[in-house]
Amino acid sequence: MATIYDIAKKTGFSTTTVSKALNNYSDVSEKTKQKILQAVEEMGYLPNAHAQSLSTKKSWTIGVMFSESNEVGMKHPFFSAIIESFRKNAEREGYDLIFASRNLRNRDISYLEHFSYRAVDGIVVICSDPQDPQVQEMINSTIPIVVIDMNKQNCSLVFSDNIEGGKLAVNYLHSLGHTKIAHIAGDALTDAGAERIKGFKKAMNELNLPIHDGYLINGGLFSIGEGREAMEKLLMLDDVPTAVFVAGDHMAIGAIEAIKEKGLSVPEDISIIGYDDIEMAAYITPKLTTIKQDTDMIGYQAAQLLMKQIIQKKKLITSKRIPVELIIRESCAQKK
Amino acid sequence: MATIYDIAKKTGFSTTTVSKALNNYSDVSEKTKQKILQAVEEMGYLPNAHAQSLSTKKSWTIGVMFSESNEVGMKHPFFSAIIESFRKNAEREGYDLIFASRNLRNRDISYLEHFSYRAVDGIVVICSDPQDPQVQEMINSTIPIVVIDMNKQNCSLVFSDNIEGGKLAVNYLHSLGHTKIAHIAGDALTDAGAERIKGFKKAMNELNLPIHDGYLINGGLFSIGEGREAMEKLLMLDDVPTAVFVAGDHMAIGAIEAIKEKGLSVPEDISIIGYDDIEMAAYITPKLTTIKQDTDMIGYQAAQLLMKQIIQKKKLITSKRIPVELIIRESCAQKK
DNA sequence: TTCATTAACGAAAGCGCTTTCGGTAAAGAG
DNA sequence: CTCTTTACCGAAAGCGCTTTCGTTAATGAA
Repeated sequence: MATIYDIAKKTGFSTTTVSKALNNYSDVSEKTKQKILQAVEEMGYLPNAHAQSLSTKKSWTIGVMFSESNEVGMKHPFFSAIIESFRKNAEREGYDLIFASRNLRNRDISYLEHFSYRAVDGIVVICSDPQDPQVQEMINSTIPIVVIDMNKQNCSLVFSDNIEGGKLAVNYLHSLGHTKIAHIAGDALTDAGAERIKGFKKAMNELNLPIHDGYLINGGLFSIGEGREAMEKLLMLDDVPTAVFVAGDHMAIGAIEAIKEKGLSVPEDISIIGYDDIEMAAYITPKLTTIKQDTDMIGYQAAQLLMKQIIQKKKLITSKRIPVELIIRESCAQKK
Repeated sequence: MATIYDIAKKTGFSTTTVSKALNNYSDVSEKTKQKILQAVEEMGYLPNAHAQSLSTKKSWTIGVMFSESNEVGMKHPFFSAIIESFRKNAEREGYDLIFASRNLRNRDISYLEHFSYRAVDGIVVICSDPQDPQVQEMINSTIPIVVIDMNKQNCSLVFSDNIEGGKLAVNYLHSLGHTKIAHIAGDALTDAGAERIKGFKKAMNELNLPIHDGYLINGGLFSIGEGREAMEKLLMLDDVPTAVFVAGDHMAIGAIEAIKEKGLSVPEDISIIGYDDIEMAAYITPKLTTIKQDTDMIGYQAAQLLMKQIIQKKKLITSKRIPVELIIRESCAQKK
């Protein structure tokens, strides 16, 4: 690979001047700049990112940390949609994403250490566990960071309006005539889970609807299996709900399965409304009515927030609450 | 951040010795090594990846290039599953993944240029278009590379056994009594599409089954919409097939939708078998019978192949054909 | 004509690490 | 007791780039 020295030799200028020409310094004449640029072209010169970073202390990289809690990594459709949006926006500004492994040549180190080692300019984390010590360590570090899907950390945050989402779901169900509404919740240890519960309770309260015993049930970490189990418990109740708000689409799919296995049908016997609007939601039977999270916007805002911190060279404590939207499909029906 | 100089100063040794101690050189006594390691611990020293790479010419990073053809990027469930598996395996050896943006500080450059700039140790590409000039450029470069989902390039390749997959599908359909079997194909410009067509034809031939006019139809680039359109054409035929092998799960979902809209049902009227086994396949109605691609194995083999090249410091021309598997669910039925 | 600006360029140090090559002291061989 | 090994350590150069600060020449002002 050609270096800046080669360009210098070829053009007769110093490396200083070459560097300046490439970085648009004002103290290099237009004429020499053109000569240098031409040499660059001819020799196919490209700067070396490592050398550049070493000397400027800026790497033009952003570290991304995925929650590994359920071992899905970037297979998770909701998370990967956000990251994809984030990537597009960061890319526009010239940043590359780096997915760090935890193991630095077989010495197990923390994510923060790894990101420090790589000298990333910023970090984006998508992790549902607000207590995760790894996440806390990063939040407390000096590296700019934005965390997605949590809502009370001492750092920049981007999250959906989960309370509103919960209310939206309940109100919609109520508008269809339902009063016996249950909630298969996401684990309350996750912020998203807790907020949706809050929205559920609030809406029920405002509508003067009682929450029957057993109608608020923990569905764990949003998996299909857990959704199914929760629904099975609901079905064993003496007084089965006529509608259930499920805190995640995967769980909703599990719930629907449980209902079908019981010989009942959705939405005729029980209405189901999910949360997220993953791709699959539009294609299962019945097509899932759900609360759509705006992954494009979440990724966009996260990128903006992170880059703002990088530019200002200081951590900002900002929160962005992203609106959600009710998507009506076929899994909810008028109460009979 | 503490540097190697700080450690040197603190321990009284030279930076040379510190570096050697950290890299397990044999010419440093156990005693001084311990002292140095202790200082490292106390000061929380971490090496600087950029300085390291600059000096060793090895960055411990792997560049990943995603096909952008249909603008889904890492949202694509099949691709992201492969990358997730790849990541896990590369991580074990200490490599980080970097998703490069095409724009180097707003100067549009090629992927190859970008990866050269980042000095990645290797490249993995998942791209369905074998003609893509960007991909060709990378294949012809000196950087180790492995491409997934193509099968005749001058480089290391990992791909599913698509011919066998096609045969598997047809044979299964035939075993259910079907003879009027159609194929909604992936674009023949993609290797995967072409091979599945080959498998389809071969199997039909071996079974002495004729391929009726219009029974081999191009479904384009594997999207739901294209699958639907293709199926609609099939349904307009005078002699509608009783079973169709669809070259991708997304297309299969579209096909099923088209059939339902026509007032027919799957599998009672028409049997559908897909390809990929994406997560959704198990949850749509009817649950999709499909040919499963082993994404874990593909990712694993790709990682192995790439790291082998990196270690041997030379490009290898190897092909790994990964077996596929028939997953029987509910979208195919005995011919009536 | 002289002095102060301004424009254009380069020397050199620095970023943090690795690696070659020598050097010294201790140990072993004869 | 001398000579060769061996063990251990360090000086210094190099990786490719940026940036400060100085220098020189050309320009404008007076």
